Amino acid sequence: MKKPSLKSLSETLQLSEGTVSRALNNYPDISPSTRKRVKQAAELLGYRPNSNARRLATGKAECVGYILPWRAAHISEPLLAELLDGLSTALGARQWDLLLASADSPEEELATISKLANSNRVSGIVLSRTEKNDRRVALLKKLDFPFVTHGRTEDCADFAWLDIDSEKAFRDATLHLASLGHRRIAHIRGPGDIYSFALRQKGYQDGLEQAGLALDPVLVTTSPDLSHKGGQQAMRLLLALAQPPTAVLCVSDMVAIGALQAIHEAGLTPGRDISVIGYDGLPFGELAHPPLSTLDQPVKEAGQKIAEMLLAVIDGDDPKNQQFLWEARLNRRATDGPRLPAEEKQSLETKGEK
Amino acid sequence: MKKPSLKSLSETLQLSEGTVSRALNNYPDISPSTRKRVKQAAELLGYRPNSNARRLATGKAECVGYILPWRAAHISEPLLAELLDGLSTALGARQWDLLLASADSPEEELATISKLANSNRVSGIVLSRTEKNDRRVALLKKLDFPFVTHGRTEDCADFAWLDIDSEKAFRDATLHLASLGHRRIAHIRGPGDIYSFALRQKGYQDGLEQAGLALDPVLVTTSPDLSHKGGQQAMRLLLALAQPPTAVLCVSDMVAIGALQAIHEAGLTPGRDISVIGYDGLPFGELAHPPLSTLDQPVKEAGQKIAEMLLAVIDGDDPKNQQFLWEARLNRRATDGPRLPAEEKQSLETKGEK
DNA sequence: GTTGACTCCGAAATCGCTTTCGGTTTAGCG
DNA sequence: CGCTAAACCGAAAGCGATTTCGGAGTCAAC
Repeated sequence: MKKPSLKSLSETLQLSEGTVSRALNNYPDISPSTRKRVKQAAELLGYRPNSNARRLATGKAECVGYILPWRAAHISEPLLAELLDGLSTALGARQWDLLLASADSPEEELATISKLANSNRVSGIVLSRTEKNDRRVALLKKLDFPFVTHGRTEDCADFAWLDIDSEKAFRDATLHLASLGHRRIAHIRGPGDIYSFALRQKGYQDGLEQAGLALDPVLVTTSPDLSHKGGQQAMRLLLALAQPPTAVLCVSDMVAIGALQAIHEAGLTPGRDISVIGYDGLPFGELAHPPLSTLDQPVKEAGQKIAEMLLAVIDGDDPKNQQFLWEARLNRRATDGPRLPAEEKQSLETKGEK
Repeated sequence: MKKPSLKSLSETLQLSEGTVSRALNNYPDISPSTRKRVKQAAELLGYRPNSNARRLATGKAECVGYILPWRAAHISEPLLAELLDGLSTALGARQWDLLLASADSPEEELATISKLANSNRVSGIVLSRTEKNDRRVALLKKLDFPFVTHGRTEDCADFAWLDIDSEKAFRDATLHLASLGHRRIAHIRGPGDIYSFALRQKGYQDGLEQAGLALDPVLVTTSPDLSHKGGQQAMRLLLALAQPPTAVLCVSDMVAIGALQAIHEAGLTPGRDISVIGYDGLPFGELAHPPLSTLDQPVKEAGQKIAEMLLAVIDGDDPKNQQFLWEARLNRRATDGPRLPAEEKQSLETKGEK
């Protein structure tokens, strides 16, 4: 028993291929009785249409591509899995496929995109980690190919995107820390041109301003990467300052966890001597010592939403209708606390030194 | 300027479609000069063959599918990303695609597999988290469809797989702990039918035997899932024993990190009062307190290897030739240490209580 | 000047499915 | 009972590539 084809199926049914095809695809001009008969036979024989033939005939790929962030599999691991999960389930509900593509360099990434877009393998593309001025976005716009980005770019008025309002999140977090009495609030920002990192910094700066605090440039440092090592390194720098901060806002949870390490090294206690807030809402931040306060975001839901948005765009909806800014939620665990009054700190320090 | 097709390309070149196709695919019966001419024109016009037409004509999908472990995106996140990265890069080197498929239940997973296999969308499938007696494997064998599993099954003589020898890893780890003087070594095993979990337990038991230690059944407990919560819960049980263990081998790093939590709760210090060893080699185990000793495994490399194996099988190689057992490496960080002599422990305890 | 062996390319079939178009049947209705 | 419209299905033309087969040329050798 070989793989049944439309032809063999139609022969056993004594119907033409066209009729069988239309029956299976619920065309209205097929009588309910034959439709039922056809479907039963198909089920029985385990008939599956050859996707390639179908795609060729319809011109639709019923598949979207996700470009793996370049070299970022390592740094954004947990989020990646959740996002893929979301994308995949939302797509699966419509019987669509998810294609993964990776590239070894930004140039190759562009090549991959144009290859995907021109080869009819996918009918849409999802991008992550958008930069302020993203060449991939420019390319896709030029190609006039359906796409949705997870994250905005500076000029994002005319394409579809879903983003978390990290600017607001960081502004609010800054205000939160200020309301806890902190006056020297630092920021460890992320590396490179990722637009979201710039927005987080802006949120931080605006927050300071709203709180009536002056921005001290030495309190803003950049982690060389998104690993905990990077955060540790950056935090050490901040701690070595003449007037170290009493609170620090980190670009990501990983970086924040590295910062916690550095704080421990210095013999200080996070959440008491220095408040730390991360970003991402990684579950295992809960396992840090003490459990890391962070800004939660619903990544799996974002994945689902993005898939739905992309499907809408592919179906012809105006991308301008598909722009969503979601909010992050402050998840206070244990690393954010009131500023320690100076005298108490003094006494603690002496105690620590004895 | 529309998407160039073979037809338009052949027209501008004043050649037949067949000739152009053969030129692009390096057939020997095309003169070098015209081949060059054709390739240049194709490059110039940015011609990309329509994958669906090509796949239909050749009968090859040039694409492999990865079945997302059911509901496991949450529990094996970091590993997933690395594995996908490995798969994707190895596949990309051959210009193949990677398709992601997910399912909401084991039944649906089987349906997904047979759909994928029969629809010509992929020419091979990769499976993870194999069970002792895996229905998915049985299905794929019945369908006679190329596949490779990441992990073995009980009866795995006649298909392709790559696995880490977790049995040996746990045996060695047990012996290692025994050589550090531990005599009450516990094991927190993983839930369900995952074959590897059983092998880990077997390795543990064999290790005990080789070390001349008796197996105490109360020292083997099962974590309800692979989260840190599960590990914490399991560890609490072990600590509540009349004679608690002085060392514990955990099925995974996540579980181990939960165990560390429980140990801290009990006022004990991991690595001194109780040794803990995890499994997976997650980078962030380094961030635990103290840094978690674990059994490293090269997941990205495994992904690449699996892709290559699958390609070989698809190319007709005998799956029996594609069976590889890799080793895990003990990564001693800080949670494994010599057993504390009883008297010293006593004194520590009293000190802790004062 | 044939013959024969090579080169190199064109013609046409094929892959398996979708979809338009038109032709029978059947049913509805007066 | 006949006529028109609707209901239902068959035939055939694609979709855009690949691949087999055979036929023109070209050139050397006899």
